[in-house]
Parts: sequence; C-alpha cells; structure tokens
Amino acid sequence: MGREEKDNVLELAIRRGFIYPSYEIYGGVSGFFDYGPLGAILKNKIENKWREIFCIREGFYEISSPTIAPEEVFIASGHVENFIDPLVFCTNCKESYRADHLIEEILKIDTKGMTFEEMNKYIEKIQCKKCGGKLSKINTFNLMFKTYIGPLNARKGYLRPETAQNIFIMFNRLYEFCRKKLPFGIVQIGKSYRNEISPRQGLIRLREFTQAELELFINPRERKFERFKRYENEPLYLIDNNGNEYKISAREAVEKGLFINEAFAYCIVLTKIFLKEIGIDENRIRFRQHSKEELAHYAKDAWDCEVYTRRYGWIEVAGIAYRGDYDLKMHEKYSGKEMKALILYDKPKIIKREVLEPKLSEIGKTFKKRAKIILEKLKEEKLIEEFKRNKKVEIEINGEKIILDEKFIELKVVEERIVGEKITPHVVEPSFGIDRIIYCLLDNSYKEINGRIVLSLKPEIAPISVAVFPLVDKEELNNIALKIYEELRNNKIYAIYDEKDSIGKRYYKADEIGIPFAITVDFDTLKDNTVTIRFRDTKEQIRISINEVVNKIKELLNIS
RNA sequence: GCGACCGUAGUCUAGCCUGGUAGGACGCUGGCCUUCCAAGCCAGAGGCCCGGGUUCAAAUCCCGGCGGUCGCACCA
Repeated sequence: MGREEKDNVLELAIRRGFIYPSYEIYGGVSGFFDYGPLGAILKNKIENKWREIFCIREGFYEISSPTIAPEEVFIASGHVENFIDPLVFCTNCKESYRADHLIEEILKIDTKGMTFEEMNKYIEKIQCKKCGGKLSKINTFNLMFKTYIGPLNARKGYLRPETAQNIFIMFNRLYEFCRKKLPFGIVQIGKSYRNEISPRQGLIRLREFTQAELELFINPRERKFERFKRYENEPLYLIDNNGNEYKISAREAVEKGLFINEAFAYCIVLTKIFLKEIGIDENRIRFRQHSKEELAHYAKDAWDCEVYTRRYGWIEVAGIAYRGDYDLKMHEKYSGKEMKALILYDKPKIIKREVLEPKLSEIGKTFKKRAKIILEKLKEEKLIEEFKRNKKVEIEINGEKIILDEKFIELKVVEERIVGEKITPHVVEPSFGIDRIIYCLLDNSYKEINGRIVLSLKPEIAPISVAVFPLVDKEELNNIALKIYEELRNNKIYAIYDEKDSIGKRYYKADEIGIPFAITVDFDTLKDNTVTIRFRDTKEQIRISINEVVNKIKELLNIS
C-alpha cells in the first residue's frame, strides 16, 4: 500500500494551486482546506458532471437548503442522541475506549438502547485493558457543531452533519412537486459539518466538506425499479459483510439477494458510473457492505463505495444507505405532520358495509348534551348485530342506560371507495464525499513518466482545457497566440497563455496540472496560418488551420 | 483524545547534538538566450510555526500552544 512513501499527489495539489490548508497564517486549523484557483474549477466541473448524470440524465431535481438548522431537526433525526461517541479513558494511563464497545467485548452484554448511566454501571466493573487502571465515567462528545440562532434567548441550532435532512423535512412539498408519484428522487449538493476528533490525511477527513446526495423515495413493496433495466448488466466488484468477494453484474447481485431491491442496485450502479465518467479507473472501484456494527443509526443496510489510492489503499468515497422509513417516520413523530405517500390500487376497492345511521335531529332534541357521546358509541360494530335482532340497541353512558330504537337510528348499507393506501416511502440514499472524490481522482490521474509528471485528467474534467504558446518569445508569434487565446476564452473554454521559458518547460508545466491540449504557434504559422495541437498523454501533435482551432478543441472536449 | 516522531522561503532541504540571528536546489519576478518537449546565462524578491522561559546572545536548549505524519481509538 506504500504507506511510507510521501504523498506526491497532495504535494502537487498544494504546490500547483488545487488546494491549500486553511487559515495558514494563523497556524492552520486541522480538518479544513481551501480550494485554490485550479481546485475550485475542478470541483465545479466534478459537481456539474454529477448534476449532468443525476439531474439531467436521471431526471432528479436539485434543491439547495440552509446549512444551519434548529435543534429540533436533529433531535428528530436522532443525531443529537446518536451522533456521539461515549468515550471513557483510563485514569492511570490515559488510554481511551468506546464505552459501548468495551462493555460488549469484555462483559458480552448488548448495549443497544442502553443509557449512558446504565453503561456507567457496567464500566465500573471493567479495568483498563492495557494497565488494569480505573476507568473514568463516560464523556460524551457530539460530533455536530453547535450554534445559536438569533440574539438573546436564541434558539439552539446545529450545522448540519449531512445534507439529507433538509430533503426529508421538505418531503410533503417535494412529493407535491413531483406530482405525488413514487418513485421520485431529490438531490442536493452542499456543505456539511462534522467536528471530527482527529481529522487527518488531507482531504480524506474534513470538518467541513461537500456532499452530493440523492434521496430516492420508493414504494417499499416494489422490488422492481423501472430505470434499473438499462444498467443491470454493469459489472460490479462487491464484498459482502461476510467478506465474500463477487465480480458479477448488478442483475446477478440482485438475484443473489445481495441488494435489498432494484432501486438500491440502481443507486450502486449510478455511483460507479459517475466515478467512471469523471475518470476513475473502474478496476479501482469496489463496493463493500457495512457490518452490523458499522451501520448508522438510521440505516438498515449500507454499502460503501471505495476507490483504490496509492497512498491510503481503499478509501470510502460514497455510501449507499438503505434508510428505509426511518427519517420520515421520525420527522412525522416529532413534527406531528403526516409524511406519507398514497399508493393507488389498480382499481378502487369498493367495500359494502352496514352502519347504524343516527337520525341527528331526533337524537339532538332528546339527548341534548349527551348526543355527542352517543354518536361516538354508535360506531361500535357489535351494535349492528344487536339492532338487527332487537330493532333497538342499549348503550351505557356514565352508568346511565339509554335505549335507542328506530326512532333514533336506522340500519343502512353504505359503499366505500378506497382508492389506495397511505404508506411511508422508503429511502435509498447514495451520498458522495466530493472532496474525497477529488483526492482520489488526482491520485488516479497522477503519473510519473520518465521524471515527467502528468495529471491525466479527462479533457472535460481538467480545470484548464487548453494552453496556448508561442514557440519562442517573439512578438509576431505572441500576437497570434494571444488572439487564439482570446478566441478560446470567448468560446467559454478555460485557457492559459504563456510565453516564458523554453517550449519544453511550458509543456512540462502544463502536463503537471493536467492541461490536455496545447496549441503552439510556430514559424510555419506565419507562412500558412496553421498551428499545432499537442496532446498531453501521447505528446503527439497535429497541425491544423487557425480557423479550425476553436471547433477542433470543442470537438476534443466533447462540447457542441 | 493518548503515544511516538516531526515543523527552516511556494517546494525540497543544509545548519540544531557542540547557542553567536541562515546556505543550496527547484520554483517565482525582470532581463538575455532559445525554431517543439522542464532543469543555458545575469539580476532580484522570498524563510527559521506561534508564545513564554534560560542566556550577554536562541533556528539551535527547556516549557506550552498550533500544525503535520504514523500507531491506538474514532470515522453515521
């Protein structure tokens, strides 16, 4: 895995302006990074590629929400309660442990649902694994950033630890927008915040990071998912939670029961397709199922998408979670607002039913204030049989017996049309860590060829698309090169111009930041109005007329 | 959060042990040279992570903080 070698990729990324450690002049703060000039373009291109796939091609709509939310949101979502680590440390040697893990390991007691006070009692029976010392009581540490909304008597709030909650909260609005039909999906790209205990490894673990998430709302009774068909043959590299490896198609994985349904498999495949399309080698992409212990508090099943990197081995860049109905149910409970979808039957069900219909005017006149209670009681089904037998019913209110005969009620047969059933949709959630993906992409693209560093980013993803150079720094060449440079930019193509140093040096520097094409104006240009286009990966050149340059570049970049 | 190691220009690094205020290389800026694949010439700018202590004097020794790497733990 090459753990000892230094991180050339990170070094290049910082040196050439992709990323910088944040707040450097004040000593830096771990877990935060700035995107520099090239990194910001790269990030935008990757996010737009994601949009291209999820929004344009797959047809899911994007929303954009605040990153601060009132406390209630995360009480309901379970993050206030579950997004914490119950830590204990040894009062002697300072070693720290997860309390729940320790209890399960040493005492073999299931800690699920246990309060911290209960855990504390068990912890008293345990000594430090390392030195036998006394363990402290549980220290809790919530990984969410806390804040206050407004001045005086402010409402408590948190910076969101995931973008997903906003979509769940807006479910009714979004369900309405999507014309009340399942399945439907909503996406969001935005910042999330987690106050990690020890952020490390550059872009891999950040305290503020960008997520791209899809919340796909489905009917849990449907195993099928219409759009899955077009992707079912995609080959996948899978590792299930027993450690079994599979290299099979998505369809086969569904048939083997590895995935809960086709919608889940569809999200797995989309994840792979996205990574492939931004330029990650598909042989470096695998999916690993979470073990029971790894599962988040909301997840019924989850698979991580991992990409292989030279520096860190396999790292998680996306997670596909089956959140079931957890979130909608929780928000329904805490907000008191119904959050359900109506599933229509093929044909409305028509149910014939006998009811005792009260004659309201008679009951009201006779029983006055007691009428309301009487009407409630009349809904009891057993009274129907009694009425059929005796043509009257006897009910009791506060110890008083009341007899109701045909003067007050009549037996009727009513027809009820039931068009469908309300259910809580289930959610499949692919969630992407954009920053990690950027790191993996840089790692995947980084090549050293005979001492030459080449960042072989796909042309459409590379931050700068074209470099324009005069072969040597001569005014007559520079002027032509500058004109081409200008024209490219006017055609919405990211380009740079450089006249310094030898041509070889300029090619080298362009290769290092992944510029796929270099246009060179040479002395032949003065004679016949042609220039060369040099290709980064092969160093080959073609010669074309200046007039064709923009169109040729557009063609190479795959834009029309 | 614990432990180990570490922190010198944009990058890599010499100097630290044996205190006397920094030297190189690449990069950067300007100039020269240069007719296709970085490292030819000249000139220039730029640095001891922060704070405190010891000392006549601290990049150097001590303490604390911040940051980094690795291991443990954690990573929804």
